[in-house]
Amino acid sequence: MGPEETGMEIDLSLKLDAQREERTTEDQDDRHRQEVGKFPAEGKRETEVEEEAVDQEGHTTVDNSVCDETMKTEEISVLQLEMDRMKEENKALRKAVEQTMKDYYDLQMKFSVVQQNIQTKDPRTFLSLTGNNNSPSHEEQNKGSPRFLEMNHQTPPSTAQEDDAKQRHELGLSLTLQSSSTSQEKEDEYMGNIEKKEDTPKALITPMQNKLQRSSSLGGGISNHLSSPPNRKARVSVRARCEAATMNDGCQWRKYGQKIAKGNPCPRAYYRCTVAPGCPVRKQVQRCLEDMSILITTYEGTHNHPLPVGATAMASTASAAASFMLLDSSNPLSSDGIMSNFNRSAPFPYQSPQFINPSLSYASNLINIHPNDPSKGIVLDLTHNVNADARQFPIASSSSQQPSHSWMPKPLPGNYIGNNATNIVSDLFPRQLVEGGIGPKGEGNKLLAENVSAIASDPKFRVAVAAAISSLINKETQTTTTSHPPMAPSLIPTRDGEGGGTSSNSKNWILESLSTGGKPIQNSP
DNA sequence: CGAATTTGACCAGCGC
DNA sequence: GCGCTGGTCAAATTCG
Repeated sequence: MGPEETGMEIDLSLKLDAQREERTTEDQDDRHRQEVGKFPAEGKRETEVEEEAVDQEGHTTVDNSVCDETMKTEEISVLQLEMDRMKEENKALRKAVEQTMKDYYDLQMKFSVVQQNIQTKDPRTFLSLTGNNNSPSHEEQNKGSPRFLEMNHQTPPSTAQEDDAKQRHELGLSLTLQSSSTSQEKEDEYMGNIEKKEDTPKALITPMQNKLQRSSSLGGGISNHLSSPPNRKARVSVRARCEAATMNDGCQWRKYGQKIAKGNPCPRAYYRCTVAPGCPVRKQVQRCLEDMSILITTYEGTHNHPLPVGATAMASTASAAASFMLLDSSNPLSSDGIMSNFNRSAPFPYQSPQFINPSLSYASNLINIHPNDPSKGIVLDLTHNVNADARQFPIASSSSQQPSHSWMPKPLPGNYIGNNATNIVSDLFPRQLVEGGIGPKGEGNKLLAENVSAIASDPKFRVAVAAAISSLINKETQTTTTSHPPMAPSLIPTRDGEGGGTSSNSKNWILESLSTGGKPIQNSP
C-alpha cells in the first residue's frame, strides 16, 4: 500500500501542478494573443467581444496603443485574480488530498493491527458485539476454545458476565460476518444450523478473511493469502417469514428453473431479474426445512439498472448494515474500534448522520462477527422472534396472530411469536424505542413504536432491505476487486460486475438478526 | 396468442 | 475417472 499511496499522492500532486501549469500557460498564451490583437474564439470577455465586433465592422479607428494598454492592465488584473483563485482552489484540493491520505493511513494502521490479531490469535476468535444468547452454553463458549470477544458499547467493559448475558439476551439483532466458501450445501447446512441452534449462542466464527483480503489488496504490506475462489459473486440471503411463494422485492423476476436441493425436500426455485434486459441478477428461493414459514431468498449478482424505488428507499438501512461489515474492526478488543471507524469511515450518501451514529452505534452492540465457515452470503435474518419483553410493545398491524400457511406441514414452532411486523420491528428498532423505554414513561415513544411497527409491517419494507443489501454488497464486492480502499460503496464507482471477470473475490457474509429482544437499527429511509 | 411457468435434460464443478 | 450436486437451458405446458 505504501507504494500505491505514494504513487497516488505523487500522481495527484502532479495533476494539480500540471493543472496549474496548464492554466498558467494558457493564461500566458492568452495574454500573448491579446497583445498581438488576436483573441481566442472562446472565453472572451464582453468588452473584448464588443471591441472585436467594432473592429470587424471597420467603423472605428481607435488608437490601438491606448486600447492595448488599458486592455493589458485590465487583463492582467483579471488574470491575477484568476491565478489567485486557482491557487486557493489548489490549496483546498491539496488539503482534501492530505486529509484523505491521512485517513487512509489511519485505516491502514488499523488494518495492520487486525492483521496481527488474526495471525497471532486463535483463528476462531469470535468478535461479538453481543447477541441474544439465552442458552447456558454461551458461557461455556466464552470459556471454550473459540474466543469470544465482547464488544459492548453501552455496557462498561467491566460488566459482570451475568449482566452481559442478560444484555445479550435483551439485544436481538446481530450481525454475523462470515467468509465464504463455495457450496450451496454448506449454506443450506448453515441455514439448518441456525435454526437448530436457536438456543445456542449466536456467536459464529468470524471469517474476516474476505474483508482482510480486500483490504490487503489495498495495502502493499499485507499479503493476500486468503484468496477466495474466482468467479463467485457476492450473495445476500434473506430469511423472512413469508406466505407467498416469493417475496415481492420490487423487481421483476422470471422463474427459469426449479430443483430439489439436497437436504431439503422443499424445491429451490431459480429466478432471474427481468427488470432490464441482460440483468445478471439471480435469486434463489427456498423454504427453510426447519420452519416452512421461513422463506430463504438468496440474491446473487448486481443489477445493471437502477433499483426500484421501494428498494432504494431502504438503501440507507441496508448500507448501514452492509457497511458495518466493511468496517475496520481493527481492534476487536476495543469497543471504540468499531464505532469510531464506523463514524469515521467514508460517508454514505444513503445515510443520514442520525442514522449512522445512534443506530449504528446501537447496532454495534448487536453484531457478531465470525470467521468460520467460509461460505454463505450475507444473510439477513428477519425471522427471529421477539422475546417476552419485546412482545409488550404495541403492534399497529392488525394481525398479531400467527398466519396459517396452507403449505405448512405442521404447526409453527413455539418460538414463532407474532407476525412479521413484530419481528421486523424488534429486529430493526431499539427496544427502548419500541417499548418506550426512552423518555419518561415512554408514552410518546410508544406512539413512535406504533408507527414504526406500522412501517415495518409492510412486506415491502423487508424486501427492500434485502434488495438494497444485495445491491450494495455486490457493488462493494466488485469495487473491491478494483483495489479501491474499503470505503463506502457509494464512494467507489460501480462497474459491471459480470463483465469484470474478476468477480473473483466475491464475498459472502452473514448478516443475521438474532433477535429475541428487538434492538435495532433505527432506519431512516 | 404471447408471456410466464414447469420440468426434464444437460453441463460444470467438486469430492472421492 | 466417476458420481453427485447445483445451476441453467429449453421445449412443453399453462395462464391471462
